[in-house]
Amino acid sequence: MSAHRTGDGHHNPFLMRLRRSGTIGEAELDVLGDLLEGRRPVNAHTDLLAQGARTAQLHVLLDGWACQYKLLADGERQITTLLLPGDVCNLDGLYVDHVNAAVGTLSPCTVATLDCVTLRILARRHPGVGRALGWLGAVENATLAERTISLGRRSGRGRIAHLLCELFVRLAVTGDTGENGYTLPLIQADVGDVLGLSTVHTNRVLQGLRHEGLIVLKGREFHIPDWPRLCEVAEFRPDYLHLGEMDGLDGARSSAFGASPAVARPASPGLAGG
Amino acid sequence: MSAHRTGDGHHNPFLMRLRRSGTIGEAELDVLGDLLEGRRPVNAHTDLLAQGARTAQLHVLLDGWACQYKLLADGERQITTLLLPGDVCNLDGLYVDHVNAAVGTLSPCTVATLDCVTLRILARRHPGVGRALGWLGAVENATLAERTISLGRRSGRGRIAHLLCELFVRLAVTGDTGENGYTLPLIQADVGDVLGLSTVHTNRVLQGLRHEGLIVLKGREFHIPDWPRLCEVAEFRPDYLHLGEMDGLDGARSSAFGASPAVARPASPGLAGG
DNA sequence: CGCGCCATTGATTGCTTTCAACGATTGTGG
DNA sequence: CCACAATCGTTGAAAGCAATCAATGGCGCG
Repeated sequence: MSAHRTGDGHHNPFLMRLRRSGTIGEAELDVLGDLLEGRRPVNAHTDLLAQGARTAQLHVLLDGWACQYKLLADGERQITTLLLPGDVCNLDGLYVDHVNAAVGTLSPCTVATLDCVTLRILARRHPGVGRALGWLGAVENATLAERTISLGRRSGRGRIAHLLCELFVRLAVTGDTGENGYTLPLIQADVGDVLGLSTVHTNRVLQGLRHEGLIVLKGREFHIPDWPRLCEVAEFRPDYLHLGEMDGLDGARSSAFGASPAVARPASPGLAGG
Repeated sequence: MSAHRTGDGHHNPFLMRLRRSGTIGEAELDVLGDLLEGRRPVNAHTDLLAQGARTAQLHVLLDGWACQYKLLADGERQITTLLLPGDVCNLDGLYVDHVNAAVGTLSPCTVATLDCVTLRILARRHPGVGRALGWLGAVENATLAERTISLGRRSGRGRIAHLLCELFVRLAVTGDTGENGYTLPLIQADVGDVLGLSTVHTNRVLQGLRHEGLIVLKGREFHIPDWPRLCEVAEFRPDYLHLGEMDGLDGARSSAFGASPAVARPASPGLAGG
């Protein structure tokens, strides 16, 4: 009986995410959850960790969106990792003493910390814990690699479409999605800084996708009318997120095109046949 | 006394690299070295692992250069990770059953394998082993993040300069560098596929750097006349590679600009002062 | 000697950036 | 209730970096 999803103040996206590793037991998850300390709210646009900072704790994002980023000499910002509810802000902190990128919030957040020493001890007693953390790192790595592919070889349109797909799947793990969409707290400048695009171009690409009917974006509310079609445009294949068969979300099964949560409610007719 | 650098057929770049984690003992390194099996030569331009392949072993590159890559629908290739002597081709294999990118050689290589199950058992007995592997993953992650920054916000010139700097430092760890340079087995198309540039543009940028006197590249032999200046152009700071103080290379100390191995022999006068 | 691979070069096209301005929205204080 | 500032989204025009297309030269090898 997992309680990590109940509403009794025990909703823990971090544990929900870890469970997806498939190599950690409920008992181990509970112990891990008890190790979370110093739960606190953080304002939007606030640095949790400065670049090169030293820390002996893992910072876990329990709510809100954050990012890892670096500033270049000319003042430009590049976001290297988008952090969603349940993500660890500095997973490398387990193995390296200085974080190499700054971590900042993009929306109001709730964070907690996990002591590295304690965690290492726990991992020795419970191999499943260490393995789940390793899995987390592997997924982070794969996500970064996929971003590299976007920045290296995809057009602005492809990059944005791909990011929007990825976010849907990642958010779905912790139940932070709606019907066929989610709340996107990012401003267009943030999206540009993730994908290596200018704000202006980001704006134009988003409008293009809107006019094509591929996305619906009003204010912060984002919807995907036709998931398979957006995936096709994005060349999005969720394999790299290693989420298994994507069951346990809405009971959605894998689709012909690729494991897809939204496919549970094919909202629009005329799905693009492969 | 570490024997991993002697010439008695015991040169093992994998162990040399692991040692840099600073959290693994010589005894543990020896045990780990004994676990390497099936050492074999592999031709250039050969896939070691197909995309989505399943494997229960870590593939360790003992000599030569390889890469992780994906092919896009339009036939374009994006290399996500460059693998140098001593690197693990599929580190994520420890935590995930299907690799998400293909692994292919770029030059003639020597590879060996490490059984994941055996490795996990070893790691339980020797925490230093697990930690060193985690460190390896953290560095890989940071490298990927730095690449993201290049692709997202740096010009072609900056990207290539940065890559050339990174390769020098990474190669220096295993002693695969010469005076102030190294052998670059990549063809220009490979470099372009790493950095998201076309072959033609890669060529022009390289020529530009040559004409500026920033690099010397004749055939496969690459030299850096003025390391600090190239670092400056690249905005290269080796922090993210987490190699400590870069001692033990040529006895070089950290320079004012950043830890730099080549600075041991400041080959050219008139270093660009910050 | 001819083929194949690779580096190089020129010309053209175009996606994206940059610059600049304006409209929309929100929150605040008078 | 309205003025006002600040943030964010949108639009137009111009400039630029890099891609694409096409072709040539160099070099190693069978």
